[in-house]
Amino acid sequence: MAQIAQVLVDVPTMQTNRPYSYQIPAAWQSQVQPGMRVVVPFGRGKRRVQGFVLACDDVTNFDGELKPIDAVVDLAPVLNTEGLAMTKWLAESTFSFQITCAQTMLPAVMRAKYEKQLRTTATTPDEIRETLFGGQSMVPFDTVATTPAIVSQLLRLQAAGQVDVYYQVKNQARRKTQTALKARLSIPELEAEKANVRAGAKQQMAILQGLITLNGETMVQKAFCTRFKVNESAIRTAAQKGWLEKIAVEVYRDPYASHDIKATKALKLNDEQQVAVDQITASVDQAATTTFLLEGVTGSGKTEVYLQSMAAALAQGKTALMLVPEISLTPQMVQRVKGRFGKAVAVLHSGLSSGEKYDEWRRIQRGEAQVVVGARSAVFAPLKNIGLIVMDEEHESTYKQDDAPRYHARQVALWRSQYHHCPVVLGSATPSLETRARAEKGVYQRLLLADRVNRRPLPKVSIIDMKKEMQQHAESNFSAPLLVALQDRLERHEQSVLMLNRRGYSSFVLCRDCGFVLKCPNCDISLTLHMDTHTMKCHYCGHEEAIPRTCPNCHSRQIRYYGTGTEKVEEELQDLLPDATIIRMDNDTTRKKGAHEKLLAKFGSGEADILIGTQMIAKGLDFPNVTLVGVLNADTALGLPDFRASERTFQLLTQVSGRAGRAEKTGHVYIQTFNPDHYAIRFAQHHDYEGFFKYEMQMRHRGGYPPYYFTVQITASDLEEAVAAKRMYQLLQWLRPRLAPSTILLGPTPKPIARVNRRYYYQIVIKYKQEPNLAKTLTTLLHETQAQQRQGLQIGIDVEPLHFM
DNA sequence: AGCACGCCGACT
DNA sequence: GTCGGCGTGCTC
Repeated sequence: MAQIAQVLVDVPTMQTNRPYSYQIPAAWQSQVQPGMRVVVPFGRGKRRVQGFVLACDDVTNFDGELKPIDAVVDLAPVLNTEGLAMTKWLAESTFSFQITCAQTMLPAVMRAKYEKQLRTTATTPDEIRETLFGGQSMVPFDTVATTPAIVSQLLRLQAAGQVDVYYQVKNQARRKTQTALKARLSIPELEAEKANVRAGAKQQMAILQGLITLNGETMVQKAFCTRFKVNESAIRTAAQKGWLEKIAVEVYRDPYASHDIKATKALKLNDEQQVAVDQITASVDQAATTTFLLEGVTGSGKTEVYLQSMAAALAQGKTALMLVPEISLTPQMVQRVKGRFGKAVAVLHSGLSSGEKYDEWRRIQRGEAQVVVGARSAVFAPLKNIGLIVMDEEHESTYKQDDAPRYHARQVALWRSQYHHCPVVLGSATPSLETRARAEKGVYQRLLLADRVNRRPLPKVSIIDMKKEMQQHAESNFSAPLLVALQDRLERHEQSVLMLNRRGYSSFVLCRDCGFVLKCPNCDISLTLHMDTHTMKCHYCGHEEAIPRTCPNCHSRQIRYYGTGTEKVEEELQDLLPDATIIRMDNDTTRKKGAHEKLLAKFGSGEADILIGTQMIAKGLDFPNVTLVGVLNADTALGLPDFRASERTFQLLTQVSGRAGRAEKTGHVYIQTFNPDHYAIRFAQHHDYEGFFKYEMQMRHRGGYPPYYFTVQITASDLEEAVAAKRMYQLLQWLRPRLAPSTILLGPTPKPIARVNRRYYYQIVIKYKQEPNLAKTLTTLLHETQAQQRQGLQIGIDVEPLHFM
């Protein structure tokens, strides 16, 4: 029987990033297991924190006196053996704290909330009870300790034992319950009771008969009332008579309870799809850790391949995990999977409430769901015995988490594939260069779906040179050919989709007299105009201020809006086409829960002619009546200082083009650009992924970028620009001799947006081919910089970053 | 992170 | 002389 627990405490620092030994009180020794959460005292004061039991032992190498565990939070481990191993691996490979990783893998509600409380003791003077406690026996520390004088008074009182400090570790997870009924009497007793029922008391009689029918089972009260046609007050009477008892039973919050989901059957596959399914299924059957790249243009039926391959895993008694980008986790997508696998499906995405996420997670953990569909963090879903992992749109950058732990879901999927001995399918119409290159080398097995289902031709793509357009016409967001095409669709009662590329683009306020641009006081970035709230907002720190009427610099009234926001485009288009009904979809109109879904449904039902939106409309929507797609500004992202700019532009254009003409009608795509000859745009025009891949690989080779090199980004930020810069130069000197001569160090450079939230950012990029000492060097770096963390200098490490800005 | 300990300047 | 400012080290 283990007496000592190795506990990972909830204190995310470098110094505490290791297990601490605690004594397990005798009463709990048979109960405590690795993977459970516990509450432990930590530090010299009375601080209590949550922790994860990593291991149970009889020995410890700590030679002080062990403190005992305070409380056990879970009845069963929340992290199983795999989860614990994954925590360790994730922490090491992303240079993050283990505790942060453990928490990332679990639903947010399982993270403890801490409240420092002040409690009265037996010797608390009455006067203090009145003044500080207001008659209460416990008050939150912060509401009382408002001034330094009170704090020191409290310290004195505490030393004298007249008040007590108490750390409350709160579990936020709440289980939803429903009232259920259970008979208290045996069936013969219930039968006997029938004789005592007054004539005409129909409901009482019905209740007795109902309880007999239940035969000792419990039933949810609501269901009981409906089934036996009784009302709640009759139940109350019956309970008073002692016939039945009301008990609370746990119910799952079902995010899709209100959705009417129709069962779908497996579709007939074409030859290419069949080959793909056969290959994947063979790997599933053999429990091979093959990674497939399923490459197929939009409309080539990748989803059907996923679904049938997953069905093969289920047929083996195994489970299946399907990852999709957040944005394409549309109701249509969920319905398709739920329609195929029914109740076996659990869904995890940001649109769910925290309670719903918790409940879906527990269904998975208890083995009640065998199929999981979800966004990035669903890759940690506690499925056992995984038979197949699918990652749709594998090139999407939302699979990479932007803050610690900076993991890529693809890496986690591959790790789990090794653990479970199962294949992984990476699907995309435009695979990331890294993935496609691995398929080229034979590391991944490539499966190609070249044909669109039903042999539908790809849409015609026209490129419009906006430089010429600007010379010929007045300044407008709409070129003449696009406008003509829009007009034409209106007349034919067909629908159009317009995309405004928002990346690196926004509407700002500029003074025409002095050129002043309103900037965020905290960040080096222009404020964006938001007409819905009538404010100027900073997209980085959230700073908000009123729209100026006169120029803050020269007091001129010639202050005007510049740039292109979706609102402004919508306005302009409405002027140009007064008869058109337009729906706008952007961050502002879709912020409310379910708004996204509603707007799409509205457009899908034909209530509008034109849908204007940002990147979010590029994926997942599939409306047969859309025959025109316009990209208003294809190249705003091309100018960004990031070597992936071309790749992103190509992917986005290809993806949005796929929205046109998915049914009987052929589609047409118009791409407006100032760089009509750029290769990313040219290859997108011809739907030529292979051409783009080959060309871009040459560019990457020449520049020494991934996939030819691995990259690590080190960022330092400080309130003082000079401190961040100086520290980075020192860091460069420190790193150079520790790394291989062939390794390239870039920087330090100020980040393209050098100041965010009052902090200045500098970065160093490490490019390497082989660097066996890298992990050790970076870990040392983190340990050595922890002292400076106190002084406000923050160091961050991002392995294989996706954004270099 | 959060706390105690420890060492310096401004007060009773 | 003491109170309280912040810099430093430790938490099983």
